[in-house]
Amino acid sequence: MIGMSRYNPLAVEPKWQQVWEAREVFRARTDAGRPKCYVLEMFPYPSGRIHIGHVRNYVMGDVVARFKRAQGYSVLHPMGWDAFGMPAENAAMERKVHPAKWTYDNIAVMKAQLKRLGLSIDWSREFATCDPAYYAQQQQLFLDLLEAGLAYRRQMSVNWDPVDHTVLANEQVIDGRGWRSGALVEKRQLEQWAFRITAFAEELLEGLKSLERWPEKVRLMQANWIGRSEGLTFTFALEDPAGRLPEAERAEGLTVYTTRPDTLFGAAFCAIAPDHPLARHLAAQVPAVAALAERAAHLGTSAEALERAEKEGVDTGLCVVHPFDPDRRLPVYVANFVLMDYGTGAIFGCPAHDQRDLDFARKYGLPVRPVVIPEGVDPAGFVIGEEAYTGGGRLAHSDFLDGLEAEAAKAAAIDRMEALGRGRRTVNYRLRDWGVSRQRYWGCPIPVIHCPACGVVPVPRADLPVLLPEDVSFDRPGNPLAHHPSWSHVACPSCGCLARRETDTLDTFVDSSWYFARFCAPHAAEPIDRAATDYWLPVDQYIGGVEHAILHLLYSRFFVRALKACGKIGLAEPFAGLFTQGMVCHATYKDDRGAWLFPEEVEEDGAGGWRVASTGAPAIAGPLEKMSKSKRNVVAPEPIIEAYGVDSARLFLVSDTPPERDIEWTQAGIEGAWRFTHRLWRAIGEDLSALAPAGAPMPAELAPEAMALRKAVHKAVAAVTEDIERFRFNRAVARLHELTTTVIEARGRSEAGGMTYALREAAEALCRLAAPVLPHLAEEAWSALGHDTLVIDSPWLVADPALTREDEMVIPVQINGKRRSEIVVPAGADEAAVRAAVMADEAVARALGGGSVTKFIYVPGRIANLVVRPG
RNA sequence: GCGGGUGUGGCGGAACCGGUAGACGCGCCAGACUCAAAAUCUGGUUCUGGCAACAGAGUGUCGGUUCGACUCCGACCACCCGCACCA
Repeated sequence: MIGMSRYNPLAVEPKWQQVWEAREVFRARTDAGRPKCYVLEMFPYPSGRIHIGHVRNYVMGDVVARFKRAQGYSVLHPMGWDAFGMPAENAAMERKVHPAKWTYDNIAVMKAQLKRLGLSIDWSREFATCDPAYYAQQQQLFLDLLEAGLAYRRQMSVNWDPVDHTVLANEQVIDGRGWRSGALVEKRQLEQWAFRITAFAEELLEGLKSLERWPEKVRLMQANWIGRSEGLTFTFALEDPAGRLPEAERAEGLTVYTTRPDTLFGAAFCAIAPDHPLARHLAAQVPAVAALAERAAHLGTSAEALERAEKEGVDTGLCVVHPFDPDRRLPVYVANFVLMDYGTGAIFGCPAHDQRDLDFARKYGLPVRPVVIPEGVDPAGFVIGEEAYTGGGRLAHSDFLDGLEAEAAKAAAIDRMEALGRGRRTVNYRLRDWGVSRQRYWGCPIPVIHCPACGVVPVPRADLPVLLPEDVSFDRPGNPLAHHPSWSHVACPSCGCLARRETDTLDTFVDSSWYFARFCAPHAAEPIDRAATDYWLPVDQYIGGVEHAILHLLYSRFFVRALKACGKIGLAEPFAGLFTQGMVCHATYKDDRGAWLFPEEVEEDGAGGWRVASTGAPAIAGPLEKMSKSKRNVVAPEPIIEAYGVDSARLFLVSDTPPERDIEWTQAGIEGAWRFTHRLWRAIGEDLSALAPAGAPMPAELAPEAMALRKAVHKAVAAVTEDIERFRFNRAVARLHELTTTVIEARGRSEAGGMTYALREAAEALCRLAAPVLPHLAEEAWSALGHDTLVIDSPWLVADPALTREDEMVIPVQINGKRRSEIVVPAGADEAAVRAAVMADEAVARALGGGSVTKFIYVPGRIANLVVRPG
């Protein structure tokens, strides 16, 4: 028997990787003659090493990229590094390594790891966002945004760490304290750079509708985040009996925003934010207001902190006049739950129809007047207890709104307010402008100069890039750029006098908001090469974790719109298709003192429990968790690859579990994948003498066994194609399993007429269908089958419809909805023929048991059902 | 609190549009090969009863629509995710 020798992935895989590289098969080329396909996985942060979770992400992208390539697409599949950010500075502080060295060392390690995965990546396009060549271009884009008014400076409320002298992100504030310093975090108003994302709020919301190939879940999350609401903005006349306000302030009145103008006649009070301008005026005179503002500034920003915080208010002594009833006065409170940066920072409270207002009213003894009455309830008898009524109904106790349905009342109230010239219909968004200033070293410098005479002056484009200084120290808290002895001292480009460079750097989300465009022409002199982006964009298939469902994806969508407004790009949406893959989880273990253990430190104790392998001490198996260093349940790719090869690891990661779900990494699973890898190898090439020579013509006569094999092959081709297209890799793998088994069985009947031809066809089909997932094995097998071409260069198979059609069909027969038998009829059989076959069936006759058939239902090609009345 | 999702054998999961529930894999059981083991191969494997043919039950729970429901409708339970003082 002339067979291929036992499959040895460790020898085979590097060989083909070298061939691919030498022939530059993954080099992306613009080709007007072919449809293009841009496949992109979210690029990694160079944290040190890749783990299996990354691998799953890239393998999914690689399966798609290889599949599309085989289908004749011109494929762009690049890779780069999201390389700016805090961890590099932390490493600098802890280990005295320069952030650049730390970052580029990590990139070198991770790139080597990725290369071993055999991904079909065009490495000639690689870049890191910390490369001066990249951030220099980003500075150009910043200036474009600045010129377009989309980048601006404003006072923003930030989390300020008074020890580290730095701004913290919300997730860096733990229990109200800085995660690194442990100092109590303050809310501070700082002059910050921001991008005007709110200018596109409506477009970003509208655009979601066009993203048909995005998960519904992500679109919903973005819509909620944008948080569009419709309502009324209007101004109360303000009275100040104690004379605490300057007359101009008082005369301006109090402007509020509400989505429930229908409940205006139920209003019991107004409340303003602690940092509302009126509150600031009052703080100087009313100590209780100052105290409340002080407490609010120190309140943590985390959800739990807000939940725990008592809702409290201070009566300001001011009051407002009810806009529709000049005789009514409402007290004005400063309340810690009113947010300055939503709406107008001031509200009116209607306790009967809002739970929070009700709680507040009960606490401060304010009246509760229901004005929206549920349908069918007597207004006189409708009393609010401990729960506010937030449903619909008809208006009562509401003057000109009485009797209207709630929605109509909203419109009527708004119309009246507009007629009075006191207010207007308003659309409001929860979305806020994107603060991009970071007081950090390891980020893209913001290319502006602050001049005492000229103000904010952009760095002239000819002077770009503004490079990060290399000689920085991290031994002081705060921003190393601000501490640098000379870097920030420059002459003003406009007047020449001594000025100061901006020392804030850009949020790293800016770096990742346009990298996909840079990949189209990574070496172009301009940030964005129009010809290249016009050809490649949008990204056809973007793949990454759901954790980026909101920020990264929303920022990128904004950036594309901003760049389009600047005339830099001609594109509506950056990512036409999005797939969010699940995480890789792994069992966790702890010792009896609760310390996490590495999986390889524990073994089964033989009694259903676990113990520490080295000491025999008891261990506890914890829950399945997302892999993380702190829980010690990470799996590194190298040992897996050394033991089983890359292809088996790739196979495991796309088998069994649907790609969007979390997958559990198990030893048994990778062993199963390894077994199948070898089984597939044997199915293709165990006995090459049983196969017709490559390119041999199809014999005129095929025995039934050979026909059956050909049909199985073509059905598998059709099924695998559809499964990969629909991201159902687990099903595609199942089809491969089936075909493999079928081929192995068919080998036992190789003497049947035409079987050598059918077996050759089947072996080649296995190679090609397996190639996206097991590319190295596929190349090796393809070559062993006598080809001097590459399987990656051979086109995807198309199933012959004549062979995917059945010529017989199996029709299950139900009696009263229970399956009792099945019949076999020719493919085209009509209802009468099916009915005759059903009635002739022995099992049916037995099951009928003398009952009479009252109805015969036949769903063509599917099922027959007899409705029977017992005899 | 608001919004969304998920729930199917011992396990991961399949089942297109309302039409044979459990494809495929893991695990387990039995057998073949072997001095033996590993590897490999073959068969079995939802549960209950039965030697079997077969019968009954069965897709989180309860109810409904239908000739027929994992699939549709109503109520509920459990778990997961996102947002959360948004006026």
